[in-house]
Amino acid sequence: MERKTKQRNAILATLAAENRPLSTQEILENAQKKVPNLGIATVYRAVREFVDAGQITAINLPGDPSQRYEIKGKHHHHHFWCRACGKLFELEGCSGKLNIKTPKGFKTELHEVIFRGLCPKCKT
Amino acid sequence: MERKTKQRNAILATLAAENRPLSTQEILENAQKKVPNLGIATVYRAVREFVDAGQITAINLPGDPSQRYEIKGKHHHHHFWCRACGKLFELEGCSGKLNIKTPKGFKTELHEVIFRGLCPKCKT
DNA sequence: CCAATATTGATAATTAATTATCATTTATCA
DNA sequence: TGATAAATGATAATTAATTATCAATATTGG
Repeated sequence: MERKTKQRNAILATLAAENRPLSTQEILENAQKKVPNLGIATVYRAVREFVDAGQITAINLPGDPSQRYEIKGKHHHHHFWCRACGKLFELEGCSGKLNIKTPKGFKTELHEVIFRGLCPKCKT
Repeated sequence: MERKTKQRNAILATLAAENRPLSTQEILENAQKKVPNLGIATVYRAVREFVDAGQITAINLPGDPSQRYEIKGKHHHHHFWCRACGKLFELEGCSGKLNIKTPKGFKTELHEVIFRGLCPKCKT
């Protein structure tokens, strides 16, 4: 990643503009508004490089093999995953501690919480 | 699933004996102690049938495309996933409510929590 | 016990996300 | 501006879990 290109600018700007993790397809579709003939291979290459460079983070969901990406450096948070449209949303306010205890002997390093249900648009 | 076979008995007994979700490979290895030349295809077929029959449930983990299975009907609980050995463990005691609020307009239907870290065996 | 057929085991096929390839285009710097 | 090499876009290849295929085996009801 040695040169500035409009493709990479558009991809990073897309991620910065949305306050939720985006799939590679979502990135492609949004960034194509700025760079119409952007290809999916460039999206994959760019997100890999941004991840390596520490600028974005990959988000994985249980049962979904595709990756989503969000800007790195946000405070601790979790996500809401709409079962209808498949979009992922950011949720505020996890204290960092959950009222679930791990038994003696286990060393917890992190926790992930995923809420599932319907987003406002799909609920109506 | 119309006939009783030693293969399916061994597979279900394996899942019942462990109090944690098992991958198809773990099921295969454990059940082979009872049915030595058990094949992986039979494991896949059996778990699919047990899921359809409502006897077991598939568990998915973020970033791991392979499925794990546990006996259905347990009370609400979550899991601990060891990053070293990859084994999944059952955790007691989720109140069902977390101290994370979803914004207005979202309808939460369920939540999943995954703890990651080291299990007792891998910690030492 | 026997016939009918469900099940098994070995392995080929599938599937979907991601990565590699390569000719063409483009950013950068002298 | 022009040379150089990085980046792009189209698409082929890869990868790993799961499913399908099919001949051989085993269960079950009579």
